[in-house]
Amino acid sequence: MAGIKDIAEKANVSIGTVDRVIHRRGRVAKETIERVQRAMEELNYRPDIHASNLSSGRRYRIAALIPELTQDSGFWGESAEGIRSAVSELEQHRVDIEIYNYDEWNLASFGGSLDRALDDGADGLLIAPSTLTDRKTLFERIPGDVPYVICDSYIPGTNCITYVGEDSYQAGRTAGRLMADMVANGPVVALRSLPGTEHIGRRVQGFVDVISERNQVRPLSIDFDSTMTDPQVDAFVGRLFFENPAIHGLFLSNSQINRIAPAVLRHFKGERPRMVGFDLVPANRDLLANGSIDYLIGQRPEEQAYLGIQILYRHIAMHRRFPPEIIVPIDIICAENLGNYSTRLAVEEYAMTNPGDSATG
Amino acid sequence: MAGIKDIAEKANVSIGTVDRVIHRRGRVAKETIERVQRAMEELNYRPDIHASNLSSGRRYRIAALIPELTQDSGFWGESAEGIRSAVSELEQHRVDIEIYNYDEWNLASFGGSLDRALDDGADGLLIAPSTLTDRKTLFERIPGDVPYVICDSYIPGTNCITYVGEDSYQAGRTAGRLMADMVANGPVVALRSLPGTEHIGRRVQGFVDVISERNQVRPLSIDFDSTMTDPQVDAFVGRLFFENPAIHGLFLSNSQINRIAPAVLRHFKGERPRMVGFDLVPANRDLLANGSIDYLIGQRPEEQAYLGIQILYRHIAMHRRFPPEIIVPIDIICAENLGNYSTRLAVEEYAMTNPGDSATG
DNA sequence: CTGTTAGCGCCTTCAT
DNA sequence: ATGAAGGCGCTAACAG
Repeated sequence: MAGIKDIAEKANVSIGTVDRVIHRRGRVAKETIERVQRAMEELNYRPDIHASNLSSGRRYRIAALIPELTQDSGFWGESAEGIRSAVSELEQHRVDIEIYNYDEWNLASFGGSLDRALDDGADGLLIAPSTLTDRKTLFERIPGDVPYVICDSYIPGTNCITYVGEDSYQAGRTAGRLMADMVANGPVVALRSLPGTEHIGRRVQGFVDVISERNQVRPLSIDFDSTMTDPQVDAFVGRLFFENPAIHGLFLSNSQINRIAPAVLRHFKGERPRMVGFDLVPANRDLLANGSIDYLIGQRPEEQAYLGIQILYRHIAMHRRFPPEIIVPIDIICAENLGNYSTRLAVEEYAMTNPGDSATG
Repeated sequence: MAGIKDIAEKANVSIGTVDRVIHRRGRVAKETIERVQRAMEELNYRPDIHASNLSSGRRYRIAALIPELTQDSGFWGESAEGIRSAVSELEQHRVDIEIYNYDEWNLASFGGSLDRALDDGADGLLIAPSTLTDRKTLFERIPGDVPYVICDSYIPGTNCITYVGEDSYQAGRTAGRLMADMVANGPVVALRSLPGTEHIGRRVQGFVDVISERNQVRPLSIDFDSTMTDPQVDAFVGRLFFENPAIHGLFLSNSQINRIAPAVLRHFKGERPRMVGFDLVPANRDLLANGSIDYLIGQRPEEQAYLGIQILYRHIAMHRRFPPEIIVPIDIICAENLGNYSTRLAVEEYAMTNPGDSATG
């Protein structure tokens, strides 16, 4: 494995110069830079991360900007799990990670968290923009030398180093497929929460498309206001099934199926309509386990957060480049495969005890 | 962060002695050992993996014993992908990984690969025992100081450091659930390949149980001999549907659905029976994509292999301990969510170019 | 602009 | 049984 010394030799310079080229620390003649870079390529140089980490005692700070963990039925708690996974693996690599929560309905709150993160000297940001609409302006506050990764929902036109998220349309199609298989011909209804969000709109579109392709009856598409109180939801559901008594399937386009399912169950004595929702949040997990709903679509929020942070670290510390977007798989979860889903992503999280314990060595 | 030097100071010894205690390299007075260990605990010592790796230039060798990549419709190629993922991440950590394939129907072939791996000085083994039945005796050949992880199918009574695999029964139940949702009441058939394998038996059991719980008609359970030639499979399918014309669903308990589906499609002009199989091997992926079959159950073979190797490395190099078994999630895959499944597991695999490329200083 | 040098924390050989 | 010392590959401060 070629090292910095070999490069220095091949390029007829000292290791100090090579180091300056690698880290673009300036003060090197243009011609020398090229010579060194050529040597690096020819020898296929890869820095020794151990030597590098050991030598530069510096620590990296990564800030994660996500909504309050309680919002969206606890969906953001899943993201937090992924961040914890990243912590367990990166703490050995001199990386400090901190979560800055914000109120997803409050633009100023986002701004405040962003400012705090930057004040704390974050070297990189993981940002889940969630519902904030004109959040794009906020991105302009981020200094050019602070890289960031966007996860969960996409915002066009930023210069994030990567977007990590789901393919919303395919996620909606997947929900539709399951519904179509359960309800061969009966009419179904798609409840659209957060009608404003593009992200959610694409899910509903995917769902509607598949049902239309596979079913005789076009699905109903109705807006669902998630700020309703429980009694209001109850009334909403009562009206829905009174006006459309034939409905055999119900789909909700975000994590709030746990708001609706209880009302639906109260409404039906005998066979209930089939239900498909999104996200493996605790309340939904329970509904799945006891058979109150049928399927959930998962978008791996933990994995998104974990990947985002790992990418930031590698970008910052190892100058790696990444593709502009990474699409994570869409999970289908039912009572039968629910049990094996875990939030452990990092191998380190499986480790149990202190060093020096085994008989080896 | 306390280092070896601090411990030496606190225990009134030299760093050399501390090192000997840490690595159990002997030649230290009992009383000294205790004094050092106490100091380690009090200071909550964690070795700096970077310094450690840098200093001890030693490399670790991990051998992966898996069947020929072409066997089981290419299933083991998926495992190989996971191994490649591990390579991409561990090559920076001075780990050499080599795959030793063997013929899954040939016990001697397994033994030969094992011997070669050991001869090559493997420090740890990842073993996928597959179909071999009295493989347990082979495990006795492994020297006590060579740790190993078993993946894919479990063998009781070995002293592997961890088993990484699926919950076969739940996997079967998941398949059954999907089938029951598609075929509300019609009779369905479960084809049992490799009838001898416990692993496969549990899948069939899970499938049968769910269908029995949800359907009126108990599923037929029939053995399928995967060594049949294509014409034989054709005849087998013809006979099956001639004798049971009402069958509306067909399940196969391993990756070979691609052997059967074409014959079934030839047999049916109009609506075909619903089909569920296992494993996202290339041929099955195609069947799913073009609508020839309905669902596949995935057991994440890449993740199993990746995890197994990461665990071995951490066990060998960092003396970490792991739980005796790790059960991976069961994936449900259909045409709609097929596209986003990828075999990239290591963050490193997403990285695109050489170091020193970004604008960051 | 470029070369030199002193560590980073740990491992390992060599003396004692 | 224990201590001393050199070195792993890279970083960064300093000297030219």
